[in-house]
Amino acid sequence: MKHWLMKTEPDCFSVSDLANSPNQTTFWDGVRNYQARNFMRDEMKIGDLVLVYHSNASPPGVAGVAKVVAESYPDHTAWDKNDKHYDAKSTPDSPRWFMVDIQLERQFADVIPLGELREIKSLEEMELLRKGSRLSVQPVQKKEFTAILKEADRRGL
DNA sequence: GCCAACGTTGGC
DNA sequence: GCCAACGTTGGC
Repeated sequence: MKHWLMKTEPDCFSVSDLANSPNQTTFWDGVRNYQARNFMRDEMKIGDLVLVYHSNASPPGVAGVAKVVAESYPDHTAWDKNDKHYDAKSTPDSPRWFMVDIQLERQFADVIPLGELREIKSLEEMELLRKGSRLSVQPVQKKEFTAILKEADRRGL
């Protein structure tokens, strides 16, 4: 089983929105970056665990945990001219963008702020914390995932 | 709102 | 294939 982190802007879609979704499940549409797409399309498997990260928030941080419940399939929002992430180069015959379904596992009572993550020694090499890191779907080491859950428990979240 | 870092586009 | 210009991300 692999571990991942996926970013979302809570003004657009937050962990609370996931909690209020039918079956607490959603399709992760709108990813328009090839590296992030490849992780979803090629490597994310049912049962993988996902840290849900709130970006462009105050504070930014990890807001909960979800699990993959459907492996990748074409992101149909790319075909919708009215969608913010419309891409004329993606078609039903030749889809360019893919998504997975995730289901909420655990919503933290508060986000674990980015600044606190930076204080945790075992997260020193985490992709999220690298300068200039923008990848919206990224692999997480098991030890990093464990350390973050441990921090959530320590905080009683 | 600012701006550094990054990814993509497109002319050559 | 190079690289300048541009658009986006995301912390602050």
